[in-house]
Amino acid sequence: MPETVENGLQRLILDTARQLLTTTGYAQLSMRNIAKTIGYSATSIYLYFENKDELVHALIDEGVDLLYERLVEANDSCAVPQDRLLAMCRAYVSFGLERPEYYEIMYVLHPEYIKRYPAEKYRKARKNLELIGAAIEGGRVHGPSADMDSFLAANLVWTQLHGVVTLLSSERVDKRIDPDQLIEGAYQHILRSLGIRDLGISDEVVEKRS
Amino acid sequence: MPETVENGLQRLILDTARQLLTTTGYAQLSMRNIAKTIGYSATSIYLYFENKDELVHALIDEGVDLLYERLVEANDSCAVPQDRLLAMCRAYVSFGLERPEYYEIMYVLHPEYIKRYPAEKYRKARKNLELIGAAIEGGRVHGPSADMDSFLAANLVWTQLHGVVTLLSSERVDKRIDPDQLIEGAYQHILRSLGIRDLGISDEVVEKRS
DNA sequence: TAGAGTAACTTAACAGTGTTAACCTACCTG
DNA sequence: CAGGTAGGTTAACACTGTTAAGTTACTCTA
Repeated sequence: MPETVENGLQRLILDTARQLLTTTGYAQLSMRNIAKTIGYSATSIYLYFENKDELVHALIDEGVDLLYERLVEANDSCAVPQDRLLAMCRAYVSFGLERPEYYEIMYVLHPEYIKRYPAEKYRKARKNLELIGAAIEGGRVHGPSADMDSFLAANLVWTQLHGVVTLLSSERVDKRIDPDQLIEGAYQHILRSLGIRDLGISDEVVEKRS
Repeated sequence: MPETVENGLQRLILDTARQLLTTTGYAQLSMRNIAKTIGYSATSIYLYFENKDELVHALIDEGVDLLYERLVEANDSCAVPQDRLLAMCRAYVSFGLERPEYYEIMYVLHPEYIKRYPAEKYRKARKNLELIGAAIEGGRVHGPSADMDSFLAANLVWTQLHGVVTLLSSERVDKRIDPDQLIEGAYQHILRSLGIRDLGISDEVVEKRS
């Protein structure tokens, strides 16, 4: 039984896994399901991936790249440095809500269910945060957190966005709350706290009073 | 086979489930494990709980109550209204990090793995957010978001805290980031954005510039 | 050309999961 | 004493990830 493309059952497995993940979700992503859809036995997957974790890690890798692309695109679409952070926040939330299956395996799945993402791959994931950190650094004008190091600030932004994405896509947010309002509120929250100029609304100045 | 306490294998099951959850985590919380530790057959659990989801919902209920207690305690421990929000934020994060198993079943578990928390029980969970909303309402002094309705603001605070808790306890935050710094940063983030006076640090005034 | 080796894949099986159907047994009641 | 029922049980189904062993079929070598 040859494969669809030149030399690559591994590729076929990964493609099928991705397709299964994005269409039916992680809960339905089983070794036997993958095998069934490509007409192989479940154990044949183990010839190309050590275990399910490694297979999922490959998908996480893809997700990290996908997110990275979106963040770079958002970054490049802004001429003014001050707009970059907001654009990247939008890109992050869009990714999280539009690709919930990717987001789940990347940032939601409990370490008990899936082994830690390997350290060397972890670096690439960190690049995403550093991109945000750079946008903060570049857009910083004034504000009370001007002294805070930008990597910490990036993580702070990340936690806020992550909270919005996860609570919204798990449908835990009250139905009376308008998702868009919550999302936009989070952006304002972030920009204001970091002392980056607000959009549309008039600029604000934060002064210290003895 | 009588039970340990008056009339209540149901109680015994729930007690065992809680003990198993808090000691070994949700991943090890199986019907057969529960049954084994109390010396009953796994199917006997179904005489008292319709399915595993219902059993877990009962545990979620407990978790919601536990969190509520902590929030009320935090609220009551503050004489000054302006301190309440911070105290409640601390209480929320403490709960999330100290009782990760409870937090997981309450706010992390994907809806695909566990059926939606029933609507009537959901109300109690909302009380927790309303408590935060009240603290915002009460502590509000000035600030750009003074017009924002407090329930939305509470949800915004929630997303921030939730992000901090989940990313920290899933160990996804870079090791170079000090957890306490991240947490405290989130608090400042929140207070500043809501225009509630900052702790320790001198008060801030937000003015509009034409 | 025969034989050995190996690459690629399969079947069978293990230990675990939630859940259902059928059964069994002891007690209480008419 | 007969019957119903409360409170359990065992067996089984359809899954899960994973391992060990077996089966091809092709290739390389003596």
